[in-house]
Amino acid sequence: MSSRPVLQPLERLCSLLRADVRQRGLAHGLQPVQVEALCYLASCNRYSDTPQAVTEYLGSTKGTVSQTLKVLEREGLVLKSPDREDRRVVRLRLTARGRALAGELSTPPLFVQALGDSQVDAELLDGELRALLVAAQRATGNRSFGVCHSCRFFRREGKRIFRCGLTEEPLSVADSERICREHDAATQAG
Amino acid sequence: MSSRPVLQPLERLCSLLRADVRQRGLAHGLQPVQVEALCYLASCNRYSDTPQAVTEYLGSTKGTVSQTLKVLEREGLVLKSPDREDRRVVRLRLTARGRALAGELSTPPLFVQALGDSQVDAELLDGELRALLVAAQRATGNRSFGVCHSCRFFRREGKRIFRCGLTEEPLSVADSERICREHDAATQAG
DNA sequence: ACAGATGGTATCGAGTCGATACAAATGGAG
DNA sequence: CTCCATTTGTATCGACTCGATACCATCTGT
Repeated sequence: MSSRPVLQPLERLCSLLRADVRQRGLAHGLQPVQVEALCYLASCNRYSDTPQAVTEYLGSTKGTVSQTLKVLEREGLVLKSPDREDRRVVRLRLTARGRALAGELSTPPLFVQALGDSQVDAELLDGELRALLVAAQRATGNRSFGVCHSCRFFRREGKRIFRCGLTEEPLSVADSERICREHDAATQAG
Repeated sequence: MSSRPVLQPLERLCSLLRADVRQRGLAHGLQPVQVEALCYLASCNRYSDTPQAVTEYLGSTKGTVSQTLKVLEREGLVLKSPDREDRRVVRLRLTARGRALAGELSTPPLFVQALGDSQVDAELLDGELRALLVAAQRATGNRSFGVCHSCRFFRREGKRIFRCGLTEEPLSVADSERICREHDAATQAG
């Protein structure tokens, strides 16, 4: 039996992924954290586009994230606008350039290729990793930041008509495919 | 189909792992990079205990790594000694404290628990991740840093007698279970 | 109306990291 | 043997991250 099963290859993959993101982000003058924040903003839903949500997602502090976002704003990648209902809150959205860059940076070409080259079943591996992720998030007490339609608050009211059971607001199909900070995995057996 | 299969959960697990290592390392006054270097040195073989090897392992630069190692030395966790054959080379080895700390930090308790809680088959997942890792290393042109006995240079000469086909030196059983910078995965079908 | 909680920003100091320059040792080519 | 390119490691600098602290504005509950 190899030492530290799962953990060791996971950490090595982490290192490689980070090195790759670092390199590709640097080509656009972005630090790794900034890339992560940008990619998050490109895939989060309307409940999750605030500095506070980014802070929880990155597992960082609000002060640090504030600086990160300031850079992204200065670079013309994100726009800040005050929330209408709560004027303490800032809403973040990507500019056209920001969206384009996020799309480019969110899929590391070399890893996509590696995934194809290796003989592993991507769908199977994806499922296992997500199961492990849910367990890890539960163990560490972190929010899950899952996709809306996999949340226990998600309600199906019609063929293409959904609703969030937490905010009671209607959701479009597009909404349901995005990351939500309020996401809570369905109660699982075990 | 969820967006970015495999990659998305992998990145989330990365973030959580890093946040966890950060927190536990900080309790001992160590930065994440320092923890990674320490854990590497705790599990590498005698061909791989130099600053250069650490540099390649971390995917960093020798200047940066030199600083990292200086800190670890100052903290009394690693010892430096000149190589006898090549006096440019520095050999790194852990002190008793360093070894103890590496052991403590290399197994994140919360993730081990999460791995148990989740219903995934650890051995199966481990195999898939290692396959993906090999493919990723090949794609990015990085060294594999695999365990000695899985290397194509590894030769079995007796029941418990091994030899490295690259250096032609004999290897103990303990040697064969450690990480080697010269590691090269066996030629694989496909 | 007021107190506490919440969301965000500003600033500071310790530390990372890439780049550059540099020193020491090795290994060939002549 | 001498010269020179290469390799290994260190020192230093500037841009940047990150945690901590302090601070302000706004919301919420009593």
